[in-house]
Amino acid sequence: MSEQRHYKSKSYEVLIEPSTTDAEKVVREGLLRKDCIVLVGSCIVNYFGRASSILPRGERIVILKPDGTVLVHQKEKREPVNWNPPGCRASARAVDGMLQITSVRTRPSEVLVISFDSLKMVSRFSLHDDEELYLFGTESQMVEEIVKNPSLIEEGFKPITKELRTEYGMIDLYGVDRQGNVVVIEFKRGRAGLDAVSQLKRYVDELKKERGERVGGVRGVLAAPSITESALKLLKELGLEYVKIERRLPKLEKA
Amino acid sequence: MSEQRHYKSKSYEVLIEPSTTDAEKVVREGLLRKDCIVLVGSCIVNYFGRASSILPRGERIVILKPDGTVLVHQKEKREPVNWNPPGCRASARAVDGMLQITSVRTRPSEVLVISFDSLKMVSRFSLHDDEELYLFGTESQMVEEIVKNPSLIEEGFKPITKELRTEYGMIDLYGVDRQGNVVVIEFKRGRAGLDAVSQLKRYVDELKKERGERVGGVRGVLAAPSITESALKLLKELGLEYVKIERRLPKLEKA
DNA sequence: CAATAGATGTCGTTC
DNA sequence: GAACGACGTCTATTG
Repeated sequence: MSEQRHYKSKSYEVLIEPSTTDAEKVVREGLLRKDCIVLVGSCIVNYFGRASSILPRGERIVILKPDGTVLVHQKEKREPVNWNPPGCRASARAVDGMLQITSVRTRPSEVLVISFDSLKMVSRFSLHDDEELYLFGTESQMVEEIVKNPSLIEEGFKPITKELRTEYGMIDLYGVDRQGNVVVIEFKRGRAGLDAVSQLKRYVDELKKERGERVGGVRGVLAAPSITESALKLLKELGLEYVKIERRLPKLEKA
Repeated sequence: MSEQRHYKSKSYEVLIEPSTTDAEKVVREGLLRKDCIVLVGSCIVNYFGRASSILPRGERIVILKPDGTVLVHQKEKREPVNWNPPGCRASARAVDGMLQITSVRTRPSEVLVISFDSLKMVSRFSLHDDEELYLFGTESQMVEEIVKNPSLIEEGFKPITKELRTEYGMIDLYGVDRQGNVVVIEFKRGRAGLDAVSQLKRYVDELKKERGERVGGVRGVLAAPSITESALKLLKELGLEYVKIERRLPKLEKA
């Protein structure tokens, strides 16, 4: 239990229940230094841009990142209630006893204004972090697996092109079957739904149109670990096929 | 500049550069009290579930929310590099001089482990916030506008059903035109792309199939503020129509 | 609980 | 910068 409400070191600064003007100083310092800034307090939030919103007064956590990102988090949900993405410009000013943080985006034009009437904490941190996430189990890795082991689709399938661009979209994997038919494969890393079927249909139709009446047909294959009932029904009505592909994850290495 | 590194009040607690065991205490206290917990420090993060990932050592901001949400934020990007959604169960333990936070999800089974080797700050806050976001400019509001003012689609259009469920998906707005044709409208709040066209095509095909060879045809209309070139081309090839609908936002009230 | 589709989606990639 | 599609998407809604 302490009266001390100000902690400062070379790489960070923390203020407990700061005055508006002290808070303004720390936020501005953090913006200048390209720190990550964390605020906790009572605020209202207004947004105007692609849509518009009003968030009445309540206590939230606000994060400002050096890349221009702004996040306003309520006490629930994974998603920020309001935000601005990387590339925005933030500024802070003390006005009418409030700390007002404004973030501006250009193209599309958007403005986010956070007005704090009271703050429990204001802090800034110089974070160093050169590491990136290593992620396993993505769709593109599924495609790789099939290219290495095409018989998982069917005996005799020969992959030709990954990420084939057509006029109406990108085909995940394009190849031929034993009979010389063209095979279009759409992958889904999770359960495939109606949208996946529509997507596949679009590619198959496009390829049929492009190829015209050549020797051999065009088959459409949806490759996924599972598929919804109605998606499977639609798929069959459209003359398309489903191939069950189990997703395999590598063991997590001890780090 | 102070030696004191601990601040505690009724509704929150902040520790600066705490020991692992002190940090553990505060995090556990915060979990018990259903506080929002904010940690800043050096950590590695492992995730295993629908996919898996490894994030090597670096300094990040971690938030634990009382609904079970966990967020790990790097110094860039709007998205957390790792996370767990609401409904998960978190725990903390000091082990080998590290503070390890584990978050577990059931269905789908997922585990997130954050291992801090050093902490700049650990804090917990009891946030009260009963307010919800008021959002304007959503797709469903676009539909409302058209229901009130159907001539924005075309003279004589009569809306019948919003959110009509068919076997193969939900139609945004279903109605009839002056000639008695069925009209299926798909709305997009932003620029419409190929996916929107495929979606509309699916609904139109379904309705045609359901209706069989009745009097009057089925028209498909894509209503959006803009449309990509290839989407428009595909739309026309499929015999569908585009109607430009300007999105209108209410003026932001001063709050 | 599963399924469906929207989102101020965000993000990466390619043209 | 536009377009296209994935995402550990998340989230709301409805059967």
